Amino acid sequence: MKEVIKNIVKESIKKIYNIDTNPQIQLPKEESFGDFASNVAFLLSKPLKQKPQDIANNIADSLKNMPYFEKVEALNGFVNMKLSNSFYEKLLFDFLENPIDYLKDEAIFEAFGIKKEDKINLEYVSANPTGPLHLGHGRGAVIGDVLYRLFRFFDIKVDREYYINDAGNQVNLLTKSILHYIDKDKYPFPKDGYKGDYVKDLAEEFLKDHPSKENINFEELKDFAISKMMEDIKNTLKLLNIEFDTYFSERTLKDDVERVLKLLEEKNAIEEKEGAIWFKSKDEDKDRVLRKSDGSYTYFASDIAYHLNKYERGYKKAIDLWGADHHGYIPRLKSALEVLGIPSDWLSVELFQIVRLFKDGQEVKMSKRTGEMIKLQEVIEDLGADNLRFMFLTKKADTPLDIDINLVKAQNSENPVFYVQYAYARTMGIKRQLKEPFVFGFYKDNYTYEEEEIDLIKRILSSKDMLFDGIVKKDPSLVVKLSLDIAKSFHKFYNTHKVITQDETTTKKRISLVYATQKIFDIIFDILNIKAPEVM
RNA sequence: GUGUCUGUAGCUUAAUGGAUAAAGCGCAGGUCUCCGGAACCUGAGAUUGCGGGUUCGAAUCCCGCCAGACACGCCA
Repeated sequence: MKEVIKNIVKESIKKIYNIDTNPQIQLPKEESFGDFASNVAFLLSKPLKQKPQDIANNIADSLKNMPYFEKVEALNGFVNMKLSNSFYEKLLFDFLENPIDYLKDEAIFEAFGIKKEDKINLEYVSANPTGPLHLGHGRGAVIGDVLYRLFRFFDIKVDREYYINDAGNQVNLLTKSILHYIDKDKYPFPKDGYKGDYVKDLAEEFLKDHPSKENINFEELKDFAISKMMEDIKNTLKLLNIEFDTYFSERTLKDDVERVLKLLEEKNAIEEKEGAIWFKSKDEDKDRVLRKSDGSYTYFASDIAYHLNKYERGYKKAIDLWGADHHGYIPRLKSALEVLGIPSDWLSVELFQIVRLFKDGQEVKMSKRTGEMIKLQEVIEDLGADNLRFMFLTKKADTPLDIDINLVKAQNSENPVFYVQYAYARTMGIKRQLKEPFVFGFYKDNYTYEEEEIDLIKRILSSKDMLFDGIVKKDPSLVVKLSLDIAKSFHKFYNTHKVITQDETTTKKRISLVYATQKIFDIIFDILNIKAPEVM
């Protein structure tokens, strides 16, 4: 949409001044300024040595007579454009002829800095297999999943990956904790060990197949625990309709880790001291340990190896989704990757902030059932997958999120999920009401539109820019915002105008609008991966 | 202490360096002889933490201060 306007303005400037520009098109703050505005006159002011207002006047004059615009005016140096209803109508029917084609945009590849054949790696969740998923993991999982669906919608090739930390200290610690519950006398509970009922459950389950408490094979127990935990994690993710293309095991990196150390050594980026091997960072004031004095590798070392591995698998870009508490770790990793010759914009790390749960104004921290940390699975069971998915995306990832249980269960417009789904249910209601000769679809014609109708059309058409932005900014919350915007416009339209009237032309016009609303919702719900309810 | 980030209506949040800072909740007042009122409309409410600077223009960029979160481990 913006792109269309941009090219029109660009052409016009070329005609007047014979120069190439890249005019910015923005949505004006105030409605009376029109539908689109450009500040291009300010930018041309210096090179042309003319007042912004004069330039804006010239541009406005040349745009005025075009059929796209109802009104073009130069105000305070801005060029304000109001599109004609007929132009909006044309775009609306373009959309209706083929919604998906209308929304897709080849320009996304360039905007995102890739070519069409390039593949992206999207890594998220990657929770340690040392316990069940909790609420925070859910947020990362849903953000990742919707991001994936957005990419896919625009035909960007992307693989979803889950990195399993099955090699380090933590899984050993889990195994030792289980051992303790197998034989309390023989194995003391380890320092910083894992508590919680699931550890005891793992011990009991292991004993089913291994009745003897003697001669327990540590590695066997560890494998057992990891596979059980991953099974549990996958089941929970499944409840949110989330799956992965690849589960990547840290253990398979052993050779890569050693290779990384050699490569870093060649670049003179490591140093041995106090029996350990350190990475000499240029970007940080502190050196970081890669290999501990006991000979084992740190998480940092395998993480470098893991990302090198991804890079060598041919991905043009890698996106990682991390909890915001890891933000200090980013410069370290990027710095090491740069030493290995991987450009710093290859990897982008998106952070998401913590999630808290509230009920009756009080934060809920512990599960009533078990007295432990609330498991993601419990929250899904309580609130429903669709509600939770939607709620996770009501704010930008980088903003802390509070979820109010009472709100999510409320059946009114304060509940954003309800508000949007109710709008959809209303479109279905209209569909059910239609009688001969009307059918639910669209009727192409030249109509005159009233304020609420044209507003709804604008909202629907704005989806193109909004989804585009969602990818460029890697911000899936824009999809939820879009759904709320459209729902609002639709409710207002619905409240002001009857769809089924005595007048045939008016009825056909409004059926077309309701139909368009439903079509865009179908697409949005599909990207969000939530159900579109026919009745509520 | 050092680093990163954040500070916007009473609350929760928006705002590619652009015009009179925008929504939702809350508050006050309204709207169907209604295709789903489970909805809609109107209004009041802001010195964008404080002080400087950069420029045609700053919530946004730079500097200083104040407040908060997070990170600073041979954990992951």
